[in-house]
Amino acid sequence: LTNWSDPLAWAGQSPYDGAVPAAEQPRNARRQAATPSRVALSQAKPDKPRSPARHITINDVGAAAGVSRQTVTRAMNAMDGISATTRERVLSAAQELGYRPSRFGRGLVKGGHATLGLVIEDLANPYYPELASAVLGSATAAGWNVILADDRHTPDRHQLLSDLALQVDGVVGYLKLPPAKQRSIFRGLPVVEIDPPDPQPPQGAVMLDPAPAMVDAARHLFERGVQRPVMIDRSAPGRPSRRACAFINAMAALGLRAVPIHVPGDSIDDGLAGTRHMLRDIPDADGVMTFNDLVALGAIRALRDAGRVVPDDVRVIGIDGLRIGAVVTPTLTTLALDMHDVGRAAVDLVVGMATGSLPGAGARVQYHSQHQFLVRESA
Amino acid sequence: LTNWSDPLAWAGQSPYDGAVPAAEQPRNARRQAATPSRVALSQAKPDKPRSPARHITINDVGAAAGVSRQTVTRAMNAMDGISATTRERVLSAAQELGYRPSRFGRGLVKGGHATLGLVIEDLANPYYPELASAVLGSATAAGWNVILADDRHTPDRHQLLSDLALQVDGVVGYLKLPPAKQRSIFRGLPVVEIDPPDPQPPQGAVMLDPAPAMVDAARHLFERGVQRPVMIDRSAPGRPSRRACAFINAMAALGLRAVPIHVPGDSIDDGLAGTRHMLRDIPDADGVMTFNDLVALGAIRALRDAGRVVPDDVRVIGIDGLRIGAVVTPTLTTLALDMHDVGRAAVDLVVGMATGSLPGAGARVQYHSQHQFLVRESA
DNA sequence: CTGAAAGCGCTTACAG
DNA sequence: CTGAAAGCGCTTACAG
Repeated sequence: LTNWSDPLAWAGQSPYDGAVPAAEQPRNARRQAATPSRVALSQAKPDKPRSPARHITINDVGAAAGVSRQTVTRAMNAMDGISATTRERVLSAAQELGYRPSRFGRGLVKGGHATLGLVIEDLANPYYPELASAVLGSATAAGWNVILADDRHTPDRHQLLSDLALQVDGVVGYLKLPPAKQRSIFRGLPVVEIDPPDPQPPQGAVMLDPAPAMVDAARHLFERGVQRPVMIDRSAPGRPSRRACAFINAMAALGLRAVPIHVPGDSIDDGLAGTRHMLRDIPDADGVMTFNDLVALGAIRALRDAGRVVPDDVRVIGIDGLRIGAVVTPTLTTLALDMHDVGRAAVDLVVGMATGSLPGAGARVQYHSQHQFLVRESA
Repeated sequence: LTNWSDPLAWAGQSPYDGAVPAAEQPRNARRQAATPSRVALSQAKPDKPRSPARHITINDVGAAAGVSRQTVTRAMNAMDGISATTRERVLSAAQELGYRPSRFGRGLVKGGHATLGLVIEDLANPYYPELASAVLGSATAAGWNVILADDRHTPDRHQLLSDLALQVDGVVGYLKLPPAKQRSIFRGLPVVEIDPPDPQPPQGAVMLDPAPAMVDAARHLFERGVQRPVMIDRSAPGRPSRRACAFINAMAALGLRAVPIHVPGDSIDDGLAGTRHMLRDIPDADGVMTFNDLVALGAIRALRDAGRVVPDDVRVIGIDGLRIGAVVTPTLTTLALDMHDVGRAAVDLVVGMATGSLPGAGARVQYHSQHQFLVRESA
């Protein structure tokens, strides 16, 4: 924290102390006919309190400008029925005092934008920005704001979600909560899970089903002569993921036994590590299905490091259809999700639940989105 | 919009009609002592109005449960001083009616989380998720929510930003507004621009300066024998970008003349197109600086398509330090931004302006962040 | 053109 | 354990 170019820049640490900086003075500053001298100095600030510590209200501005608060409203919102002179006077008083209307006061009477909470795991995983982009597009079109909650940045997931529940009119995303807990945290809120772990999600859900595309992928590998298929799977050792099951089943239908290799995560590094295992344990593997595109990227790199040529020696297939797959070398064959379909469905569902055109908070409405097998260079 | 698995699923189009679905009934439903039969049927909904069209308030719940609204508050917020029986009764009445507390009413008295508006260009461009991730991390740590505004999804940027201004306590990001317009839209709000086009931004700013790292990059190219350096620059033909100027100057200091090639955008495709131009016009080019990492990725592909080997025949350098650069082949040499530094600085600045520990909305506080030259395989 | 009144939905003291 | 009163900051009619 060096190089601030403004001589007035603060000295030392960050200006907040971890406490929530109240958007507005919480209370106990009961209306007191504009005596702006009562300033909370909890933050010991010696010189020039240019920005007010006490929250400035419409009444303060009115008092300073010598008008009623109704007139302040007129000036601030560029309504008519106010003389140009008065407007000027009010506006400059507002500027002077650093007045900013409370979104709560305003929202209470005007009814603000509906707001969607989007819960994701980690914006640094390219899957989530693509999803977020799609959700954002649909939400914006519907006139909803989106608050993003990235749970990688919180020590306390439960707290994050409880807080979020208070700020929004609906929730979408990767919740990963036991059904009972989900209900209690989001009591009454419309909730739509995306790709829920539970086949019977407690509320709304967008279900992702790779099985049909998996059949196409299996046939593709089979027709190109793959004999030793492997699945690099993010899962617990004894419990293959749904994706792995779909692959194993699809290969079995063609008379081939696919071997699962378990990795703990779904990053490039997991793909790297899992593939190294594979090269050691199943050196003649010639077709690799992976848990997702990132794992596939790691697999491709590990194979190259080992001197194997993709796809000639080993064919590699990812899942998700991330854009990055079209950029790498070789380009990635994948089971592609239609992110826009997913995002639109999720938003349609919450909006429907919130507006009452769909069953509502308690119901189990679902949308099913399927992957599409997309052949590129890696397989 | 097919495959909804719930038999109750709505028929036909999306449930909203483009109008803003009011988070709460706007008004004119003046308190009327709980006559819940008055339902707005604007959305012709024949059966089972499970979700209410009229907004249910704390008074409705109180009336239904036969208690005062204070008691409803106690039950909903798990406060004590209420008998278990009453709590149960209230909770189930709330459930029955589909009651959800108004965040405006609550916020007005409790003072909700401060909220940051983050304005970016396009979440589908990997630069922005990385930035957003950093901003989100710092904002979350400071107890601020983040509303994401992706201006790619709006027909009307001006409208988007005006709306945003009403919802948040501070704004950060890529505004790209003339100073006067910026001031008028965000009247009084703390604003921090990131990498502002104007060297004299009207309010707070995080300035990004590639020049020092550019000197390192230039020397690197020079020492490896580059004779014909080229800059693929996103800019208007006559007006090279700041980045291009920095590169051209740095090469000039070493006695070499770098030739700029202008492309209209900063995507992979722009890199592709610009590099094809280069191969035609300057076939002996042997060092390419690009406007950003995406352009560099396009350049590498175009060079490979033309049979040139990177870095042996042509060295390629990007700007930004995106994660994707570590994944592609060859890995990308780049001028890397410290995204966390940028995100933290931006958040510190707005938070400081909002809490008064920094000068405030009108001031021109700035933080300077520098790129770091990062050598990988492509150069 | 301007202001007094009423109300948005909620919570916080304060009485009982 | 429960309720009547007051207030959060704003806007919308309604008078003048």
